This record gives sequence, C-alpha cells and structure tokens, in this order.
Amino acid sequence: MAPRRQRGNADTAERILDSAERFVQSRGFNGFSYADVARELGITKASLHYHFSSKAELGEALIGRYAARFADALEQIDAGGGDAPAKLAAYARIYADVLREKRMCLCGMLAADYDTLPEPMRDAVRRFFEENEAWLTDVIEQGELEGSLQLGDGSAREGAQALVGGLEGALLIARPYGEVARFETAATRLLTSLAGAAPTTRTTASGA
Amino acid sequence: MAPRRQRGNADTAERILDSAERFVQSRGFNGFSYADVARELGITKASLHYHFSSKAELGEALIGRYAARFADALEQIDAGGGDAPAKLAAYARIYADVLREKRMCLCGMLAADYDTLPEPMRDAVRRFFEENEAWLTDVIEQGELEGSLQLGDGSAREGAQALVGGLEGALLIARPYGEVARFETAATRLLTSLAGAAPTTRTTASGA
DNA sequence: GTCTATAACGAGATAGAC
DNA sequence: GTCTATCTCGTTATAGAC
Repeated sequence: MAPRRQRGNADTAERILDSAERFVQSRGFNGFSYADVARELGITKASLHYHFSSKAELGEALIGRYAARFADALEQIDAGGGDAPAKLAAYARIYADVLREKRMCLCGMLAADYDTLPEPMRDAVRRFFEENEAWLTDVIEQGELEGSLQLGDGSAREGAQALVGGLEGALLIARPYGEVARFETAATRLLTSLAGAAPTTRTTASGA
Repeated sequence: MAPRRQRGNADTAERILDSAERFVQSRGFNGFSYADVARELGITKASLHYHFSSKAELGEALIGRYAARFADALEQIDAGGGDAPAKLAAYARIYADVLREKRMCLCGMLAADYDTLPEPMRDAVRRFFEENEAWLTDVIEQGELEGSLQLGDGSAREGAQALVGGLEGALLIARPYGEVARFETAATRLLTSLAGAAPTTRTTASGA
C-alpha cells in the first residue's frame, strides 16, 4: 500500500528529496552521499534505503519531481497570458531564482555528471531538456506570429536549443562568482539577441 | 632535482595528467579515482602519489596545464591575423574539438564541481574564465573598431561573458546527445547574435 | 517506518623495500 | 621511480530487531 500522507508529517520521502536535491544541485550526483542526507535530516542511512532503495532510484525520483515542477512553472507562465518576450523573461527568471539559492539547475548539473549516471537517469535528463526546448520552440513561434519576436536565421527550435544551452551555461559560470547580476546580464543578452526579444532596458543606438 | 625528461619516456607525470584530464572532462573531479588512472596506465596508485602527492595537487596541475594550452591556442589565433569574426569562429572551434572527443571543457566541468573543490583549484578555475573573457573582450573591441562586429547594447566585456557562458552551456547540453552539430548550430547563433559577427552561412532576409 | 549492526567494497594516502 | 602492503575512512547496501 502506498504511504499515506498524513497531517503535519511533511512526509519523510519528500524531505529526503528536498535534501538530496539541494546536495545534487550544489555538489553534483557524485559529490554527496546517503550519509550527508541522513545527517541533515537526523535519521539513519538505513531509513533512507527504506524510502529509496538505491541511489539510482533516488536520482530518478529527483529528476521526476524536478521536471514535473518545471512543467508546472511553464504552464503557469502560459496561463499568465503575457506575450512571447514576457514569457521568455519569465523563463529566465526561473534560472535566476535557482542561482539565488546558490544552486545549479538540477539537470544542468546532471548533464555534467552524465557519463557516470545509470541509464534511467540519463534518459530522464535528456527528456528534461527536450521538454524545455519544445516549450521554448512554441513560445518563439508564437512570438514570430505575433510580431513580438524577430528571429534571425534558423528555425525556432534551433533558437530554443541555443537558449537552453546559453542559460544553463550562464548559470554554470555565474555560480563560482556568486554573482546573480552576472547571470542576469548574460541572460538578457541571450534573450534579446538569440530570440530577438526587445528588452525592458533598451538603450540607444542600434544603427541607422 | 627536477625529473630529467629523457628519450622515448613520454614522462610519467605527463601521462598521468593526460589520463586524469580525460577522466575529469568526462566524469567530473568526483567521478574518478587514482585507481582509475593507475589501471589505465598500468602502474600502481602509490606511483601516482609519488608524482602528485594528493588528488588536490593533481587537480591544480591539471588546470594549470589546461589553462596554459588554452592560452597558447589563443595566442596562435592572434598570430593568425584574421579579423574579429574569424577569431571568434576559431575560438568556438576549440570548444567543438573538445566535444568531438566526447569531453566537456575541463574548467566547465570543474565549475559544476566547484562547491566540492579545494580552494586552490577554485581560484584556478575562476582565473581560467577571466583569462578567456579578457581575450574575448579584446577581440570584440577590436572588431568594433574595425567595423567587423556590431555589438548591440552593453559593453564588450558583457558580451564576452555571455559568450563564454553560452559556449560552455552549449557544450554541456550537446554532450549527452553526442551531437557535434547541435553544438555548432548553437555556437554559430551565439557568435552572430551576441557579438554581431556575420556568419559564413548567411542566408537572406534581415529586413530592410 | 526507523533503528543497530554489519557486510563488502573503494577511496585517498603512507611506509618502506627494491 | 615503482613496487607491495597496509591503514583509515567513507561508500552503498542489507539483515533483522523494535
């Protein structure tokens, strides 16, 4: 029988995921252990194994929850009804919020660890990027129809792929410096130049 | 006395660095061990410790050699005498070559591992990025003077930072897919749109 | 569902012979 | 400069009591 979620319990499995997620996002999948999580939660390693019988299984659960939450966030952006540039800005804000907690994107981190991951985790990581790219592709195509975005050469999908990569990389490099501004500057440039989104902070001169 | 480099010896220390470098670039600093390197070279772990007394020291040596080689490559690009767009294209080619060997940029990988690294390695990783950004900043400023690049808003340094991040991220994401083309497409878009470099493969329509 | 105890292995590192 | 042997600790994981 599935574990019953009860009152103020906060669900041990969920708390394990919270802790492990933070560890993976800051130290990588090979940079933390069951002992780290157990210590943080004040329980034993054996208890962790009751909830997630192997580290690989824990990893799969982590990606599953992260991807689901990300999908929720994208749905919320869609529900907000903004135009394409606004959606892209909101998308970048998700990344900035991750950096504010001194974390890397979970799947960006796992992309670095990719060669060491068990197959099911690899598949899940790739799916995450594909879902993001699909959503961004839709937004960019929508923006072109609306006239709110002017892509240069190439397809909307190529733009979407460059955006995901660009934002992940901006996170990756900004984190060692602990400078959110560094990320935001890079993100703005990516959005305006890759997807042709007019920024809020437009200065002057773009030539005759 | 410093180890004498002799005939066909190929220098054990150098071979250790070669092996460890490949491991770090594919598996991360926490994803390999002295045992892995020893097995690959057919020597013992104890021998490794003779050349690099700790893993941290090995890590520092890895970054040092990598950064020096990168600096050499940048010098060679400068010596080539191309214009700014050509230099940027050559710069992106360095990354593409890394991906062709199914590797991540050493320092991009270490940026992911950053929180788990000893201080001296952290410092060296940051220095690597700063050197790259400084070189790119020069190239971009040169390009603006020449008229071969037209930056939009923001400083050349901001463009340089966005470029480094963008290329590192494009590598990070392309690697799980093993698709060099995926990287190259993204890289071209980054160069043309972030730095205003006209690509070799210019199609039509950029408006009146 | 959480615990104690432990197995089985791999990690980084050192001592000392050759 | 490389080896054998060993130390110590941390790792994932399991058995079985409560």
